[in-house]
Amino acid sequence: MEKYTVRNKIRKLRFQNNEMTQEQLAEKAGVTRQTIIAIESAKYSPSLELAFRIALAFGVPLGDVFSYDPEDESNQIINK
Amino acid sequence: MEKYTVRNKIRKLRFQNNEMTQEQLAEKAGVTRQTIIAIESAKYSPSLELAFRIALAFGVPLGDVFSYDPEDESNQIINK
DNA sequence: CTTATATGTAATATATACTTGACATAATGT
DNA sequence: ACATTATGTCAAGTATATATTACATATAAG
Repeated sequence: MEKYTVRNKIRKLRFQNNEMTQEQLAEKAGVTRQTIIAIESAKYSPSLELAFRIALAFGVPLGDVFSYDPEDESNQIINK
Repeated sequence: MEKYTVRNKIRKLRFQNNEMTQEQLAEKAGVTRQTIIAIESAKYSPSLELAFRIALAFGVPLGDVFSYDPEDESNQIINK
């Protein structure tokens, strides 16, 4: 029954790679800056195609940008 | 200027893995059979989230199911 | 010949991704 | 004080993914 969520490292990658700006990434990925903002802040998750293009823009495989993880991150220590 | 396209190996994987039927895969991925048909026959490419769930259903990483390739496959031998 | 199962197609409807445009703010530089 | 650059937000519209329903076909089994 586990619930999963899509996570991304766009922000990290933007700063590692040439201090890439949102607008530059948007242009490289062929998409609007609004779209980058929305994805970066996880307002929604991109289409598979766009996910591939973003990974391409950074020159890394898709798995280095996006992951599909269980929605935990809270209850590790708290369990009694 | 290269044009890319999303390709998938769903059909192959369905037959390798337990002769999985479209409906079974749909159920595992939490989606309609129609959606599986459309993606399998590349009528459209899935959302990133669904792509992850399909890969999970097969127990393989996303890259084993979907790829982002140049739209060639035609002009290799024909170039004079 | 019928029944069941797997696959395909098509129409309409809903949800979500993506665009466009406008405006706000903080930081930096002149 | 003004201009520029990067980031963020909000609203309305367009495009595409996904759901729903219904029907068609092929195959294998009885």
